[in-house]
Amino acid sequence: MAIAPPKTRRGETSRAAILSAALDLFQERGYEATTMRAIADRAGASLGSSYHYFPSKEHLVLEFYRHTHELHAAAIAPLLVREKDLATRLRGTIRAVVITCEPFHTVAGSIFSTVANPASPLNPFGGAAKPLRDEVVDLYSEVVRGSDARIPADIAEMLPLLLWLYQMGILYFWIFDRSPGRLRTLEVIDETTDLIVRLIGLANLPVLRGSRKRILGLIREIATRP
Amino acid sequence: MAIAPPKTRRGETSRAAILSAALDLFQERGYEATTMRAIADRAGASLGSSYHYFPSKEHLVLEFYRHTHELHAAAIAPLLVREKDLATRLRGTIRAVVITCEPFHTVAGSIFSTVANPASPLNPFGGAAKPLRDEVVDLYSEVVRGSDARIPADIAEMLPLLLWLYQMGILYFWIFDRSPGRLRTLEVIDETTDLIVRLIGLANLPVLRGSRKRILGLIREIATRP
DNA sequence: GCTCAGAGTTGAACATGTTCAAATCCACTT
DNA sequence: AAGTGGATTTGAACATGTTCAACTCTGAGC
Repeated sequence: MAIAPPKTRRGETSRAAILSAALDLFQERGYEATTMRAIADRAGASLGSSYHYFPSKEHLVLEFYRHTHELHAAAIAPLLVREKDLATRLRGTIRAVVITCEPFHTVAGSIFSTVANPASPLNPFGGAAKPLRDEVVDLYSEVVRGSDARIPADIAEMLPLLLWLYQMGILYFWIFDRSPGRLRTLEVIDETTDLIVRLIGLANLPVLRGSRKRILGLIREIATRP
Repeated sequence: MAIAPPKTRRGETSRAAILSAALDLFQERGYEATTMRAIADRAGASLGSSYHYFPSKEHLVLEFYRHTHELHAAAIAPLLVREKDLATRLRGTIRAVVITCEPFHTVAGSIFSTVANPASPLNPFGGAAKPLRDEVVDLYSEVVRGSDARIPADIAEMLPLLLWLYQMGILYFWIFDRSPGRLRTLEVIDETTDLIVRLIGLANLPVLRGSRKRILGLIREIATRP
């Protein structure tokens, strides 16, 4: 099931050409409109060769994901070094997600639905995509850890995972967003990141202790059980 | 785009046979494993005939959805008449969802991902599936309205939509649930319905007024704008 | 009973993701 | 130089969703 790594220099070249052709075409024409034959053609390879390196069209999408994740991580690195305010860090991180993904807006819909399929190897809730998901969750750990916000331990434990989920929600909203410059998404990001930080602050209220414990317990239970 | 209605009795018979064959096969073999040719075969029709009544395989899923929705609505009707406690009504309604859908558990994953695709006519956020979504939201309006809970007007306005979203979340969890008797899902339902009702109660706390207004305003904004 | 327009039916043809057995290449050994 | 084994490449073949032009059926009007 894993992607077969090339064993020779020639193989590396082929694999790279196929992947690069796929990324280009996905971006140019969208996921569905890009055929495996077109990918092979542009890469100067044959159809069978593509399948030698990537078990399926979906696996090419996984690489696509990895690619945008790396762009995103690089884009926010300076922010995470410089800024200490949690709301600002969070807002900047999520804004960077949609800005990074903007060139792929037309592709995003079908990719999202491909990935949402539990039967897909790309499903982030348990498949070949798990390592990549962990990387994203780690990134949100860093967003939280590097801030000067004082967050109760039980919340801090679960927050990165919740923020990853939140990012998925924002991306799904963004997919539907037809507003010029994707302004609505940016507005929603500003409002929700602010709200999230505010709610974290409120979670210490004595009246909310009980519900907070229950909610976090539930999330932990769901996240950690196989 | 709409499904062509049959104009003659013969047409009605054909359409019904095709739909019934599709529902059976989806349930027996799952969505992907069911081919349009197999549907046509079992219905005693030809491939082309199937496409005469249903523009695509996905549109057959829409009917499948309508079918389970009707089962669900019928299943909870007595509860909604008899019971007044909101938590109980909610718990019963959501439990009935997963119980009604249980025979289709193997199909559910691929259907869910098909439906999640924004490009799909079945996407509940704006396509051919809108009327059906509205029916489900109405059902949750009834769950809320028929209860003896006193709910602030601004929350009551948005609650049915949120409960519909909540139902989607539970269904997605249920798709992954491999526990015997789907017990984990039922546990999560019990815990979350109770939490939801409790949180509604807490929403009147003065400290939460501000956030509550902002959250509801945001949801309203998102839900009502095109 | 005949005609005919429109509804319904048909299956071949097409596009595309995927599989696979055979052919080819190449670095290394002898 | 010849041989060898694994890596790589190839394209035909297959399965399946979808399209479409041609065909058949049916019932209303005469």
